[in-house]
Amino acid sequence: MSLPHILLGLLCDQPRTGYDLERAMREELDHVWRAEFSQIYPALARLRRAGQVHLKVLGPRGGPRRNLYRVTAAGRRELRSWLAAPVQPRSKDPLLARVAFLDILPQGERRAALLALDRSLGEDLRRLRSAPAPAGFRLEARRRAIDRLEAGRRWLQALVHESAASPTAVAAKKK
Amino acid sequence: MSLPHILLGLLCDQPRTGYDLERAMREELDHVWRAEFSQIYPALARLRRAGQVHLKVLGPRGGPRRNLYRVTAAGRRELRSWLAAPVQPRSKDPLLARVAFLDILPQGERRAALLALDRSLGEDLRRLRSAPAPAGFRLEARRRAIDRLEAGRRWLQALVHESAASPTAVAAKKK
DNA sequence: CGCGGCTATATCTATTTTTATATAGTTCTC
DNA sequence: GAGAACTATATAAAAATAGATATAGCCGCG
Repeated sequence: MSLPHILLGLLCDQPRTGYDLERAMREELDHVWRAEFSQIYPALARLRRAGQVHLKVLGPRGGPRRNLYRVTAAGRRELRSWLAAPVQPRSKDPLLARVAFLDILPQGERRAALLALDRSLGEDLRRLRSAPAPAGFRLEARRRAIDRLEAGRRWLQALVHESAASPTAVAAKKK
Repeated sequence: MSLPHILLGLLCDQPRTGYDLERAMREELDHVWRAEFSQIYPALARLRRAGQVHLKVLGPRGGPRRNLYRVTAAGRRELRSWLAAPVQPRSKDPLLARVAFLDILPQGERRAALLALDRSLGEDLRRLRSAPAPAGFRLEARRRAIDRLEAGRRWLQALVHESAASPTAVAAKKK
């Protein structure tokens, strides 16, 4: 329910094409919001019908024709009201989901599973860190995404140590 | 793509009905994975067709008839292979998305927006903390969800202080 | 005795998201 | 000059998710 607002937000920077928007999301908003072209183009068409963006068709310059979108005043209003709206807690987390069911593995396999999860977080972190840094609050959001991944790794590593210390430690401790 | 695995995981504890599964998710897996009945019942039917759960229809006892599901050996195998599979990084975060576009608000309104976000995280946290504590790795997952929310609040509060200290501090600092 | 709340299953619709595919010109590289 | 990569838009099909509604018996409360 947020993609249109993300697009409006990016268009507040400057007018862009659908293609530009995809790249901006990928480069500046990794871990904040990502979408495929197949979602972006229809979303832009809907925003246009809602009068929140304005379309200008540019003649083909270096390739096919381009559709350039810019935010309208109505679009800015919509974006502001979204910023003030409450966030619904996100209720799905693939990492926590994996860990939550590790009890069903025999103790010997848990360590390997935790390490595999840690590795994939590590790769993710490397990708995020190597991306070009945006500015303003977008930079703050990226920092927070990185911090969260690092905290996730620390957590996984603590679980590895606990399950190594005593096979049933995790199940036993009730702290 | 994980709901069937969550259901298999819960059914490894004990056989349950669709209704029980919804409650178990709500009570034990809040912030890990949640789903509506409209998703759970069809998912159970698919798992059954795939031979990963076995259905036993119980006669009506205290209400309508109940469909009790139990995991099969094939279901356990499927769950184990899912536990070993890599997690794809989640690319959508409503909180980070809100914050990422705070730049478009005038400085005077940013503080209020940040505080509103903080409040909704606070409510969320209270709900999570008051829930009954599960055991084993499920407890670890719940702890991590709580830690993450607390870290989110600390982050928001830091942003509040920064933007109070100097209106353009956030945009200016390049640390 | 009626009312609300709980247990329980199920469907319908709509929206969101993902994955795959098609087209086509341009620019860069070997 | 061939092929790869980039710019650019778009649709089809499938899957996942959300939200609402329907049914119906049971239980406890006042």
